[in-house]
Amino acid sequence: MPELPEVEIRRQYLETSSLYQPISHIEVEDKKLLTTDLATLHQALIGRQFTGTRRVGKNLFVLTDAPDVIVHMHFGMTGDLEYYHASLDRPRFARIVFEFTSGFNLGFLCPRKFERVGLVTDIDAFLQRKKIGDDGLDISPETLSDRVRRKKAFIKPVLLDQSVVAGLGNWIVDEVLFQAFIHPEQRADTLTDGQMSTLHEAIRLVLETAIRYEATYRDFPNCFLIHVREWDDSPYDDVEAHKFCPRCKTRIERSVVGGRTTFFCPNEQRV
DNA sequence: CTTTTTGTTTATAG
DNA sequence: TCTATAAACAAAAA
Repeated sequence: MPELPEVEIRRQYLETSSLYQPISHIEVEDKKLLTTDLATLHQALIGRQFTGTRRVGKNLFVLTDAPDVIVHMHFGMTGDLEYYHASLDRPRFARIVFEFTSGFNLGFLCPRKFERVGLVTDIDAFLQRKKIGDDGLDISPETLSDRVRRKKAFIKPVLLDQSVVAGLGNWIVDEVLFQAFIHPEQRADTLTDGQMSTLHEAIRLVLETAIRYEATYRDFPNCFLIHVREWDDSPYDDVEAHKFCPRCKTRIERSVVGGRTTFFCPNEQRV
């Protein structure tokens, strides 16, 4: 799940639950999840407190009371956070646990082990090294246009490229292109000025809507394409009704673009 | 049992 | 250097 809005929700969650409590221990079930070796992690963090957070795209940085000790978290496809008290309440898949002297714990849930946690000393240097571009909520229309138009590939894989704009994942790109009436296989360098400006607005619309509804898909407005994905498996839901374009009622097409499952309206999104 | 998956990185070929 | 594609990573759910 974790694309930009989900990571933003997790950032807010960590910020309201886990700041200003000294860390007494860190439990690590699988060292593959760490990008920093365990001994270094312990040495840097035991006795420290989390003091703040920063998010760029899908990356969450947790600041501590030492300026050059910053925890980087990436949630992969299914990562999550859960703050809990008794160790009996330890959630399933909490493979990394930050234990606080208060007796509370912050669990980093990794059902699929695609998630990563490690130390960073300088956020900007890290972003530069990993080629993370401007955050989807911060990018200017000019920067977006420059970066997109330099590519000849299909617009969908270009928007998934974190160096072009950071934070968009598979479903958000589909939603953005649907809201902007752009076909996922239109070449990035052929977008008109009008399309670029619509695209920029659509990115803001989708990200802000997702954050407002705390990334709970079934609560999104009916005019969103997301509902065709049927992640909401409520028995009361008429699944068939979600397979049509919410605007023109054409049957939504499912294909593969850039190796990823893609949904779009063949009537309103044309190459 | 098979298929699918919201992400990223790497290899490979053109 | 750029683009396109596939594979690998690992596990759970349907």
